Amino acid sequence: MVMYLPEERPVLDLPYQMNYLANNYGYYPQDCKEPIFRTQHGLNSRMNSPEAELTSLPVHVSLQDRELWDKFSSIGTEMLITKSGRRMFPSCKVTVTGLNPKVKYMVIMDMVPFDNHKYKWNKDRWEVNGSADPHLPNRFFIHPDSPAPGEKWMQYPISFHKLKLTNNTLNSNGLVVLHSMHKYQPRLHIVQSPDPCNPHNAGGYLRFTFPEAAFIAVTAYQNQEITKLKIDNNPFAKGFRDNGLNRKRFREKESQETQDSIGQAKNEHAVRQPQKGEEVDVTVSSSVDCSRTLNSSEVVSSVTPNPFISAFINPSTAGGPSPHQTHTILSLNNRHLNSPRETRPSSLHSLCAALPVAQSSCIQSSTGNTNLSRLPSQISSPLNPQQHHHHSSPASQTPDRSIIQLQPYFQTPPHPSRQCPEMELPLPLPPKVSRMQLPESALRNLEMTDYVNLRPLTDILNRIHFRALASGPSGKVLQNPPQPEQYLRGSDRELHPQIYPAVQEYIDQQFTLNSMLSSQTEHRSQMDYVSARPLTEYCCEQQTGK
DNA sequence: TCCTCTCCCACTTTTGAATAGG
DNA sequence: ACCTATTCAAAAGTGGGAGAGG
Repeated sequence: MVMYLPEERPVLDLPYQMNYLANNYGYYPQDCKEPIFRTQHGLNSRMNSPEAELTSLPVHVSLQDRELWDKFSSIGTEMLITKSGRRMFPSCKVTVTGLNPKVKYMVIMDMVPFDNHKYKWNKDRWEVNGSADPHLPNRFFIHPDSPAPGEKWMQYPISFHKLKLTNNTLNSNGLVVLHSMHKYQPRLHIVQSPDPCNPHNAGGYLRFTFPEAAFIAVTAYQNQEITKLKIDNNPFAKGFRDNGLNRKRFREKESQETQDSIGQAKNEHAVRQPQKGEEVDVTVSSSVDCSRTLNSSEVVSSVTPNPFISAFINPSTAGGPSPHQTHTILSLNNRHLNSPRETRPSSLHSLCAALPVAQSSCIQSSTGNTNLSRLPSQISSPLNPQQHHHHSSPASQTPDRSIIQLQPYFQTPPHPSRQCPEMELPLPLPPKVSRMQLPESALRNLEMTDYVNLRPLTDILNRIHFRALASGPSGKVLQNPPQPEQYLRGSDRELHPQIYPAVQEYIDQQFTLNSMLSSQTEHRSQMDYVSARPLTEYCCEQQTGK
């Protein structure tokens, strides 16, 4: 289990966590956590600001299934990408602690380049094969339960098993687009809603990279050991176990080869002795050579400021060394690698200011009131990820969107080992997210970030709402739910003015929410939401004085 | 020729509708 | 009429392999 701590946190402040981790296979790549703060002026500052509640919390993130990840990473993790999208295996599953139980957060994941190289598989290992292709604009996978109170995120491990990877840049189905033969690492974003009752508390957001979950995107598996590991651990691939002996095609082929070999043996009048390598191929175990697994002492820690964070905070300095440059823990082959090409500030910076305001209480809670008591019970990490209960449905207990701001605390239910949320709770009905709460500068940044294959932010926001609509009021999937692309496609909106029912419906439901915002923000957001104009257009009008 | 990618196949798991029984 | 358990078919997810294309 790996836990990530804020890099600002002095080491002396860690005894509790260190004691906890001492028994739990942890280390502290402290610079993996990158707190981002917002100020009232929309600028970012990276300091221990009292306004930044999220970043002042002792937020810990732990990657689950660490043993499995270690097995894969020791060989060189590969993730299949297909045109229609392929799930990750192992999937990213994290436990989060230290959030404010009352405050709503969004949890988002994306993939960032691990380095600026392209790779090729040469016989039995990966080799650098030139420079990487230009990084595709980030596609964020917003966890379906977003936004949800902190206590819900902390209640169960947060699973991103539904995240799909693709190499199809034209897809608009919420897939994460990657380049084949490029190396990526998952990055988690925890975005806090601003507090409507305390305009000085602009919230903030944290992001965590998982270098031990780095992988090379491939369209076909290159390393047979990876294939073997996947087959042995992924239930969906059970049909390929026992060397695929139970597969029809294999049986046919095996039968043919057997006959051929019999004939050949008869011809040669000799029995061929199996060679070393061939024997391994037949009897290869799922266990891997863990001697290459790096231990905590190999985690490179640097005291130099992370330029990437600075670039994030100050877009003008975008570009520069990679965030993981200071905490590279992957194979030695990668040690020399550097600098993912992230030439633009992450649009999550924008999104952090874009959250719907959905605090459960206007009373500022104590940041020390974090739910850490559950930690020991979540330490175990079964090898088979399918045995995990996926984090699900925290928002399902949210009584009603329209009273999100008023919902009280509720008690933490029994531990997931005794209660499977996915089986016992209905699917969540995430509150709809509108662009109305978003500062236009943030939105502009976010939309501009997707400069290659522009995907308006409204697509993302309405996708969340679409999920709710598709689920129907009772959580059941509707027969012909509207496609998310139907909403708020800026260029299509005049051609299809009828495609905004979700938006229109949401206006009324969000009235209470909006009333809690400043009048200026309220006016702008409702105007923008009603007209469903691309924010860039709106901003242009603002600048021209319309 | 080699490398990468796409498509289809057979297989397993998951999901949800239909049905039966209390 | 309602609830629960069971059954079953469809959908989704998996790697392998053949073949296309650069």
